[in-house]
Amino acid sequence: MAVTKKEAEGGGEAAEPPPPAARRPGGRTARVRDQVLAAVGPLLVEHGYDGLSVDAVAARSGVHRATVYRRWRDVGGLLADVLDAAGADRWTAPDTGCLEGDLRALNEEVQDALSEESSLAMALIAASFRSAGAADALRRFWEDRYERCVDVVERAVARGELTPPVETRGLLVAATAPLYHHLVLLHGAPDPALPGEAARTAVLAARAGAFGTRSRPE
Amino acid sequence: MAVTKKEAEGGGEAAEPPPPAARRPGGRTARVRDQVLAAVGPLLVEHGYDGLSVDAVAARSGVHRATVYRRWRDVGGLLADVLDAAGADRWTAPDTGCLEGDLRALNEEVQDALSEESSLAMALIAASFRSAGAADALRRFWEDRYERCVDVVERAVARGELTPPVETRGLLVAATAPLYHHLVLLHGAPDPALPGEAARTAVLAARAGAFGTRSRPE
DNA sequence: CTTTTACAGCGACACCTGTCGCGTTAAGAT
DNA sequence: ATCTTAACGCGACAGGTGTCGCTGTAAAAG
Repeated sequence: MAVTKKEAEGGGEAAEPPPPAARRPGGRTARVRDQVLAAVGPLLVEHGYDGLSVDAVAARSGVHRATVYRRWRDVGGLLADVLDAAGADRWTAPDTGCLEGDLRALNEEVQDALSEESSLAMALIAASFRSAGAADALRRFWEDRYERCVDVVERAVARGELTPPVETRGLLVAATAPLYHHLVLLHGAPDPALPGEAARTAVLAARAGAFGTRSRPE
Repeated sequence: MAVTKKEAEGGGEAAEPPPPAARRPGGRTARVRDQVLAAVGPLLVEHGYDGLSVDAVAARSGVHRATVYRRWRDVGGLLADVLDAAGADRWTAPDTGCLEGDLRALNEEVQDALSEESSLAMALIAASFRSAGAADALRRFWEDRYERCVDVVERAVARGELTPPVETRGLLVAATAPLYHHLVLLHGAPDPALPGEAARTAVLAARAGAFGTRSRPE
C-alpha cells in the first residue's frame, strides 16, 4: 500500500530499490498505464480541467475506477504522470543571438503554453493546489526547465552581455514571473507585448547589477 | 434566478438597479449573510481550504445548504464575499522613506499573507481556478491594491528617485511577481531574503529605464 | 511448467457537490 | 394592519470522490 502510494507519487516507471525484487512494471501493468494516460489528453481538451474526473478517465480508458485511484490517487496524479511521460523530451532553450531575444522567445513559449484552450500547464497549476502529486510534478518540471535555461545566461556571458557571477535562477524568474502573474494569478488575456516587456525589464535589471553581476559601464 | 446568480457573483449588498424596487437586503437576509460569513473563517483555519465545504459552512452557520448554494454558488463565492466584506478596510501602502524600502515592506506583507497556515489569500487563489466568483474577487482585490500603491511611486518621483513618466503597474508587478512565483506556483517555503531581492531588482530596473522612465544618470 | 504474488476487476460504502420543486416565513410596500 | 413576494427551510435527486474488502488474473521467479 505504501509502495503503491510511492509509485503514484513518483508517477514514473523506473528506479524502485526499496523491495529487493518485487515490482512488476511489464505487460498488463504497462498496458493499463498507457490506456489511462492516453485517455487524459483528449478528455482535457474536450471538457477542460473541471470536466476531467477520475471516473471519466477510467470509463474512457476501459480501466476500473479503483485501479486509477490506487495508482494515481487523484486527477493531479494523472496530470503529473502525463507531464512526466511527455516531459522527457529534448526541449532546449531558444537561441536568438542576444539575451533579450532569448528571454522574449522563452516568454512567448510560456504565454502560448498557458493561453491555449484546455492547457495542460494551466490544468497542472490548478491541480497543484489540491494534489501533492501535481505540485511535485510542477516543481520538478520547472526545476528541469531552469536547468536547461542556464545555457541562455552562459551564452550571454560568453557574448559579453553580462559579467559573471550571474545568479541565473533569479534572472530567469524575474524575466518570466510577470507573465505568470498576469496569466495565472489574474487570469488575464494573453498580451502580445508582455513577453518582450518582461524580457527587457529583466535584462535592464541584470545589466544594472541585479543578480550578482557588476554593472557593465557602457 | 439570473438575479440570484448576479447577486452571488457580486457578493455584496448594495447597488441592484435591474428590478425597480424588489431586492430585500434587510433583517433576516442580512442575518443569514453574517452567520454564513462568520462560519467561513474559523472553518478555513481549522480544516484548511480543502476542508472548506459548502456543507460544513451551512452546518456551522445553521443556514440550510440550499440557501448557501443559492446565494454564493460555491466555496469560491463564499471566499469572495469574505474578501469583499473584509477588504473594505483602509489599508495603505507602507511609507519607509525610500522606494526600495516601500517595495520590500510591501513584499514582506505579501509573503506573510501567503505564508500563514490556511491563508485566506492562498485559498482564494486556489479557488479562483474553479470559481468565477473567486477569480473576479481576486482581480478586483489586486486592482484595488495596485490603485492604492500608486502613492509609493508618486512619492519616489517626488523624492527624485524616479523620473516620470513611470508605468506604475509594470513596476509594481515586477517587484512582487517573483514572490508569487515562488510561493504560489512553486509552493515554496517563505524565503526571508526574497522580498528584499525582488524589491532591489525592480528598483534597479526602474532606474535603468524600464517602465518608461528615462535613466537618471548619477 | 509450476508457484508466488503484484496488480487489476468488481461492487459497496460514506461523503461532498450542485440542482430542483414545494411549502413557509417574514421584509417591505400599501 | 394587511398584502405581496423575496428569500429561506426542507427533502430528494443525480452525479463525482475516495476507500474498502474481496475475488480473479497474469507477470515474474523457480
